[in-house]
Amino acid sequence: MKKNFTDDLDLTMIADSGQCFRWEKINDDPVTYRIIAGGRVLFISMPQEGILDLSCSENVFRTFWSAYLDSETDYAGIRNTIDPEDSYLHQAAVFGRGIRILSQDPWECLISFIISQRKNIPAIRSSIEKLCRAAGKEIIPDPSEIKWLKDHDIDPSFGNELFAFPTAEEILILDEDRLDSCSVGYRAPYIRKAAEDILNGKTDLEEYSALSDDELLSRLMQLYGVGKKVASCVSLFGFHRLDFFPIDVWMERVLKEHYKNVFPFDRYAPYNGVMQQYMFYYARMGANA
DNA sequence: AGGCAGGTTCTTA
DNA sequence: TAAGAACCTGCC
Repeated sequence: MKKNFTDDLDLTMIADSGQCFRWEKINDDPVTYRIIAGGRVLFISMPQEGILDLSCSENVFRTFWSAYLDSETDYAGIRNTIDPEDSYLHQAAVFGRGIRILSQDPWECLISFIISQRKNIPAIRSSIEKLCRAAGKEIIPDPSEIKWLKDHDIDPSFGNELFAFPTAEEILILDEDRLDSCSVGYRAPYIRKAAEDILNGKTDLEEYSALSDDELLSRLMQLYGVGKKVASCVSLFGFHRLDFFPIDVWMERVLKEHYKNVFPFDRYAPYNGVMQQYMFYYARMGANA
């Protein structure tokens, strides 16, 4: 199906923004991605400005992908609140126009960002992919999705061997060496413990949706192997709390060099997380990186 | 070839 | 409460 989409949305920027690890570029012109999320696959491109071309039906878009892509949030409106005197943020937002904050699954985010610690992006992606192959259920695309690939002159084998992100139970039944073979290293006990907590009911992520931002952060930080940075990422990307502002080494440098370590959080509430994404992307991908 | 990567825990004062 | 070491592994 095709869909008008006139608010900010740049697939490449989102894929490179570091919030998601299972977007795979499968074509260059037009840029096309394969997204695996929520036990489903989606093929998506933007053949011209303002038009999305999606492999799913209208109904599936409405019931799942629309929320995943955060379709209802007005990013242009959020950008317009940026202080024009703040030249760094202003430039970052001009550069990063097109970024949206996906609404991802909390459990997948939790494990993904636990894995992310002290890893670079390619290593994170590879590790998550191995985990999905080892423990996740296979996803069989609908024939209409394979047809979409063929109609777009894309190799239909991009629809083969797709695996959903594993559930807590699926991770827990893995042998120890099977989990080790996913290159998770010293994080294996963190992952296993998180899965145990979910399974025995000690942690109920669905329940966390009802918590305030502060309470959510502190509950997530109680998990073994989850510190403030990972908990902030899970809150922002997995619980779609757009005010969270994860601070990693990149953001630490940005804050120090451009804000004397004082960012106007009050001004940008409740969208500090969106500002963080612009600055993070600009710091990493922009000219002055 | 070997340092380093989107951190967190553990140990030590 | 704070600073420093240790931690798996693969990428550049």
